[in-house]
Formats: sequence, C-alpha cells, structure tokens
Amino acid sequence: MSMTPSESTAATSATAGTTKAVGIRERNRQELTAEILASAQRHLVEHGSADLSLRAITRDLGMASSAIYRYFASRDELLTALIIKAYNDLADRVEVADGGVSKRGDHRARWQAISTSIRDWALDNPQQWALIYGTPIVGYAAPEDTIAAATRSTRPLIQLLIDESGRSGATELVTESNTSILAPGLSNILAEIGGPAAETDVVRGLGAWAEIIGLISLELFGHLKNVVLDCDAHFTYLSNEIGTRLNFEVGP
Amino acid sequence: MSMTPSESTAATSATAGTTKAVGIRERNRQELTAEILASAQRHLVEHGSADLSLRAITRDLGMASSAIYRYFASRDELLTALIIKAYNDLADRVEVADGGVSKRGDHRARWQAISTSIRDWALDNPQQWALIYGTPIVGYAAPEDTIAAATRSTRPLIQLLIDESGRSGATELVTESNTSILAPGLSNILAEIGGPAAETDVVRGLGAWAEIIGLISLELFGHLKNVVLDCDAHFTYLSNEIGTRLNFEVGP
DNA sequence: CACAAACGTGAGCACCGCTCTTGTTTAAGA
DNA sequence: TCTTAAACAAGAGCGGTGCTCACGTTTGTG
Repeated sequence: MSMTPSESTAATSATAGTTKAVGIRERNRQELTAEILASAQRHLVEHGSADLSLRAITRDLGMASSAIYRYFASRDELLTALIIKAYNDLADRVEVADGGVSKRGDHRARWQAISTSIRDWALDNPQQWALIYGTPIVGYAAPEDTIAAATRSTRPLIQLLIDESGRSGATELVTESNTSILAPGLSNILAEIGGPAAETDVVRGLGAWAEIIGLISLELFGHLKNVVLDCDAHFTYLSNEIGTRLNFEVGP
Repeated sequence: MSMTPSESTAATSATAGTTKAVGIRERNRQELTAEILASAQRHLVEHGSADLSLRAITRDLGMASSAIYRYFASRDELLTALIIKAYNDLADRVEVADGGVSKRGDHRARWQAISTSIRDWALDNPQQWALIYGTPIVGYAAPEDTIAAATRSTRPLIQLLIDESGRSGATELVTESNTSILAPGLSNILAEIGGPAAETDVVRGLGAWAEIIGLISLELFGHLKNVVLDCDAHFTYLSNEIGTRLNFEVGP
C-alpha cells in the first residue's frame, strides 16, 4: 500500500479494535511528523512564515533535507498544517474564555471574554495571527482542511449571536432560500450550532467581528504606531461600545 | 560625491535655478529607476509581493542581475517604494471620491464616498492592498518614508471626523497632554489638518476605520467565502450603519 | 586633460524548494 | 520462514533566489 504524505495524518490506527498493532514504523512516522511540526512552529515564532525553511527544519532534526518530503509533500502543505494548528490554538483560547463565564445569560460578559481573548491570543502569538489573518500565502483559496478549524475558532461568537438573536425574538430568520446577503451554506452552520438567527443580526455581528479583527491586525501590523498610545484602553473602549451596539446585556 | 541607491530619489536637480543642467546620466538614472519600478509593479500585480524577484525584473529590462543594485540597495527597498506608491494610489482615489461630493456639509455622502472608494480601490488592486494592509514583509517597523504616504491616504477620513466633531460642538478636545488613549503626536496631525477634535470622536472614528479595513481584508483574504454571498450588499449595509452610528448626516 | 565617481557586466557565494537515484529497513503475503 | 514490495534515509543535483565583488567602461568635473 502506497501512502502519500498528504494522507499521512488520516491513516492513523488502521486496524480498529486492537489498539496494540500500531507498528514501529507507524509510531516513528507519527513521532517524526510531530517533531517536524514542533520545529516548524519554533521557526515560525522566531522568524515568521516568510522565512520558514524546510532545510533549516531538517538541519534542526539532523536529517537529510530530502527526507522531510516523506512527511509533507511541499512547503505549502507544512504551512497548511501550521495554519490549522493556529486556528485550533485560537479556538482553544476563545472556548476557554467564553466557557469561563458561568452566567450564560450575561451576554455582555461573554462578549468581553470572547473579544479580549482573541486579542490576547494575537498579542501572544503574532506570527500565528499573521498566518491566519494576514496575507494568504498558500494560495488564494484556503485548503479545505483549514475551514473546519477556522469555523471552530468563530463558533463561540456565532453561538453568542444566536443566543442574542433568540432573546430579542428576531423574525425573518435566515434560511437557505430567503437570504440575499449571506451565503446559503451559512444557514446549515447556524442550524447545526444552535438555531436560526435574523439575517440583519448576523450581518451586524460580522461587522463587529470585522472590527475586532481589523483592530488587532492594525495594531499588530504597525498601523496604529504614532496614532494610538494605549492600545489596551483603545481596544477595551471600542469592544465595550460594540457590546452596547449589539445589545449585549445581562439577561436572565 | 558618492551616491548610495537609498538617496537616489532625493538627489534630483541638485543645481537649483538652472533647470537645464540635469545631465544625461541623471536623466538615464531617473528613467531606469522608473522602468524598474514599472516592471516591479507589473510583477507585483501578476505574481504577488512574495514572488517578486529582482532577477526577473532585470531580465525584463535586459540588464545584468547585479545592475539593479545601483538603483535599489535591496529587495526590501524596492518593496518600500512599491508600498509608498500603493499608499499614494489609494490616497488619490480617496481624495477624488471625497472631493467629488460638492456639498461639503453632507457628511453622510462624504463618508459613503470615502469608504466605498477604499473598497473599490482594494478590489481593483488586491496585491497592493495586501502590500500595505496585509502581513508586513519589510520589517516590523515601517520605514519612515512610508508614514507620510500612509497618513495621506487616511487624511480625508480624518478631515471628515474633524468636521463632524466641530459640528457637534465637542468639548474635551485632544491636546498633546490631556490624551490618555491616543498618541501625543496625533494632536499635531489633527491641528495641521484642520483643527482639534474630541478624543472619543477620534477613538470611535478609528473603530469605524478598523471595521472598514477589516471588512475589506476579510473579503480579499478569503475569510468571507461560504459566509457572505453578496459582499457588495454586505459592505454597503454595514458602511451605512457606521455612518448612522457616527452621526454623519446632511448638514448646512 | 586628468581623475574620480558612477555605471554595466559576469562570475561567484550561500541559500532555497524540490526531484531523482541508490541502498537499506520494515512489514506483510506465500 | 522466506520473499517481495512498500516505506524509508541519504546524497547528488537542478534551477532559482538575494546579494557581493572585481573588472572594464562611461560620464561629469576640477
């Protein structure tokens, strides 16, 4: 059986039932793949995605430069893996922050937790932020593998929008056919997550999301230098204003 | 007198008074510099900034690969020139759009002209947009040369914010000392452009700006795929809502 | 007219992503 | 248990990159 590097991650534990028969080769493969990803992550953090060199990674791991292509078919495929990891790391932070709000009806608190956790993660991981929200490098169309992780990172925010839309008793809910602005496939995501929402609410929520992403990118990419002195206060002020604008208050 | 590539543009027409004595060498230098920039611009539009190759440019112009370093000291310096050009191109578009609103008191119309002209330019020049608002490539700190062009592109928006702040009779104007959020140097820019403005107005204006930049970047970088079907309508809806939020109405 | 600065050229260095061939190790089927 | 094919590691190599340097030429100037 031949195995291309692309399907390496999907072919784990082929023999169901018996957890024992993994095989030395399969174990080594998983371990080396993890080591490559870890080294790539280090290089990404230190030098940025543009300077990420496959040869440097192989030098780190003491292997031949050609050996890495047994595990990742190309530099783009490695970057895609790093993108997915970045999305998941961000999603973890946002989920923990949102989940930390015990009073689920306090939409204002949940909004503050979500928005500030996004920025905190970005400040802690600027290279990873640039990887997912900066200039796309792998190609104009993001690989299919990334969209699952991408939607996971925005899921808490969507959930909050749905909850708020339900509280306000919104009509004109988004369905697959009645939407003119939003994509038809979005209604499936909304339904899968927790129910429908009004189209205008979703559109305004996307505006709030864009403002958060924009503020963080402007800050991280240096566009607020000589403009904003206290970026913390600036973000807090605007995030709070967005919460007011979207009617996020303490509910029952 | 020695001349490094960095100061080539600043050393034009050294002999004041006589416009004639430019010299063949100086003329050739300016022409070749312009040709290099034009070729670089073509490569940028077609292949993106990441794949911009100095050697490909020299092949285009039929010169030796090492000759380009007589005109640009490094790839970063060429990219910086392209960034400045992109900022100025964007500024031209925004200035024309804003200047096209004859009724200067119609702040709502000016806002629509400014915001939509930014997006229109971005859709027409996605690679240039990525160059200035995407991941910074030249270095974390933008070169000093770019900030002049950068502020020029945001000047109409700042002007509009000042006009609106004046209409609403804002108090607590931004000065060099009383600001806690904004940078001290910003008050100089505000004063130079057309007068003071309230700090909260400027902060909220920055939020609106971030939302516009964020919406365009999300759209161009592929993050609204499978989310927003009609990006035109989406942007128009939110831009109009921002105008309402900032009290942009038809004035006297 | 001499001289120095600016210029164009080609070779060369170190690096990159990626491919191919060669020889070895592992695992599965006869 | 032995055989055979797949997976693997390694090294050479290809075309490309940014950039440097030494060389000979052109140009402007004192």
